[in-house]
Amino acid sequence: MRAVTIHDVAAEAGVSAATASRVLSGHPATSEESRTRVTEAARRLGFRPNAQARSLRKSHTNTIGLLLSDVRNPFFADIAHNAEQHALESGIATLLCNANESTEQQDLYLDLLLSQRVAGIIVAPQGDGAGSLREVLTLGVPVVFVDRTIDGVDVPSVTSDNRSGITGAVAHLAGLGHRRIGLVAGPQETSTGRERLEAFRQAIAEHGLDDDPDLVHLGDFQVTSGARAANQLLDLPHPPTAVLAADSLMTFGVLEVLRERGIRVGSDLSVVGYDDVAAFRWFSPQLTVVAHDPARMGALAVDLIRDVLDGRPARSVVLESSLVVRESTGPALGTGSVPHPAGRQ
Amino acid sequence: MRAVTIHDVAAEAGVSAATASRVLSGHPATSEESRTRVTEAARRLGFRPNAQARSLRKSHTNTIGLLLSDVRNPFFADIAHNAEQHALESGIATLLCNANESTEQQDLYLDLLLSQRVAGIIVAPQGDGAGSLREVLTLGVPVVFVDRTIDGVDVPSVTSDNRSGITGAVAHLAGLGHRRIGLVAGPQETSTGRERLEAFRQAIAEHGLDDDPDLVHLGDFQVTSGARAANQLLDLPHPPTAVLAADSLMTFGVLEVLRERGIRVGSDLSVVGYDDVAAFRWFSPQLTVVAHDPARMGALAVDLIRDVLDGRPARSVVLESSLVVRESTGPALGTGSVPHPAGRQ
DNA sequence: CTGAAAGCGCTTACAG
DNA sequence: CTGAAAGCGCTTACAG
Repeated sequence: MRAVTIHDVAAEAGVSAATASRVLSGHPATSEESRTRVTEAARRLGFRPNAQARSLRKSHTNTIGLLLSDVRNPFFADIAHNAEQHALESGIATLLCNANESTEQQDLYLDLLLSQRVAGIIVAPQGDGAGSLREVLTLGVPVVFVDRTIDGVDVPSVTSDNRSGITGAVAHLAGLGHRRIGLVAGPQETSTGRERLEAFRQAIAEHGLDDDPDLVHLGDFQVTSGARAANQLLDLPHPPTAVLAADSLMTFGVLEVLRERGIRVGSDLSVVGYDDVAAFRWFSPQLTVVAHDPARMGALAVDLIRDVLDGRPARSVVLESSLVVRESTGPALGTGSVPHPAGRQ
Repeated sequence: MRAVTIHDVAAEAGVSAATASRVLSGHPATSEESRTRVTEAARRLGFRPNAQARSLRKSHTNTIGLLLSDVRNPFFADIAHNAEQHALESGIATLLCNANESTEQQDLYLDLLLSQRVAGIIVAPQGDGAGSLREVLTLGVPVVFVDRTIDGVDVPSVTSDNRSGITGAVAHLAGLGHRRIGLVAGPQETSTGRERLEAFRQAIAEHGLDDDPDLVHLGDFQVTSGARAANQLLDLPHPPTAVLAADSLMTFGVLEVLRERGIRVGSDLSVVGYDDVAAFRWFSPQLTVVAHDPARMGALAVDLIRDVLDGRPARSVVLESSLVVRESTGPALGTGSVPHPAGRQ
């Protein structure tokens, strides 16, 4: 059962372990003869280098950690898939960890990745940069943020513009005559949650729409919080005519409640989702959403961490987000189809 | 930048590395005095044991590999999430890898996991058991199959019954008067693909329904193959009145095509999906599906690999699958609502 | 081009 | 209870 080591290969090939190592790792100082003998021996024996021993000696690994908030969130699943495939093309293995939208679990996995001595960590961070994240940074382990950032923590990041999509969505709804727009906001421990809420408030002010605190509900980027928020919004004495949710899972929660209550999306209530998850296009009516590009994000995050690892300058990138108008938004109820009506609903 | 080692901790605490190691790993043979001094020193220095060195010495790691077919498939995302959380509770870290429904990529990651010297591997396998998988097995690395199996390869597995759900679905459709049922089958390189197709054929025969080879299309468990199959089925001179797909992604592909063609699900064409993915419940009409339990599968697979690792007997388990009737299945077009009509459509 | 030797950071018999 | 020493499987200056 004992695994075959480089000594076994060396013995089989009739050379020293040093020579075997050189051949196997492509070091130029090897003879034709050694090369063929060692390669052959390794093949015959089914030699599989011990990555642990190798990285212990070389004091760096070829593995990166990818710490995401929720693997079941299709948005992050897309990031995971593309980051992994992209890393693989550069011969980098990816250790995928799931923080489950919990700062504690994020710390736990950060510790784990540190113990595994990964070469670098791509993380969709949470919290204020205290805890294990601070440690990681002071240890000098390369870190790249993806999707989210932390104020005051200066690491390269690939994010998307959280403003333009929301701004576009509010303008679109205002143009349809909506004056009371409900927001299911994300958790304020995340930069995306904060920025989207901020953009929303600003847009509401700009368009002179109802700035009612009851119209904003803080969720946690998970389905149930979206459902809860939808129920509260709909139970308001003066409910909104349109609802915007700050991520795909909360959008699903909203849609679930609307179905339960028999409220028709698009006609009874306008809905704008977030993240252009495939399922939203298969919905009827097809959802109007704020779209950005998780696939590209994942690949760029890997590029960024490679830049850092290879000592190249790493420049943060902000991807665009934009409104994709489909069928789930329509004229505000009671206002006809005339945009900007004088009266209120 | 150099990481702090156990020698640093030992020096700081004024003991030997051996004692420091014993304290840190909870060995009983330590004095009260050493314990407090070492623990304190480790805390002060922010000591983080090098997992590589540890596992090199102990020749086993506390990490398992989880090799799934497609992380973007919500079914597998559920397995991944639950397996990981469950493993974590036992202090086991999970290396999640994505085979991307490709046997080559499966081999690549198997090699990688072997190099990482994971304690064991949970895999949703593909292919015939040749290639790296055979090597893994002959090396004696503990393996557990999840969701799928390979004929003739005897490892513990947690799967679900691929028969009962399909059988129930065909019976249900036959009861609604359908005689021509289309199947978007899974790839025949997978046990699930084979078993579901087999169950379908048998059920068709039992109910005496149209056994037309044109009604069966082989897909690859991905969205586009579902769409392609749907188009071909609908373009048949004598198209089916109901369609059954063998996984969630292909079901999505089918639904996409129906929407494009303006075919109403449930009334124009009955659809039975596979995997009770949340999105199917948010659909309108809500989808009738064959449901099984990925969350439980993930957790059980971890239990199984722990059994193997701890030397306990590991017993394979087969979970149930069952038909959940919702709104996407209705009477066959042209047959009225009378079940088992004499005439054909 | 090649080999002997040291060392990466741990753990664990072996003595005491 | 404690320490010195060996060793896990590699890689890499250092000589030759």
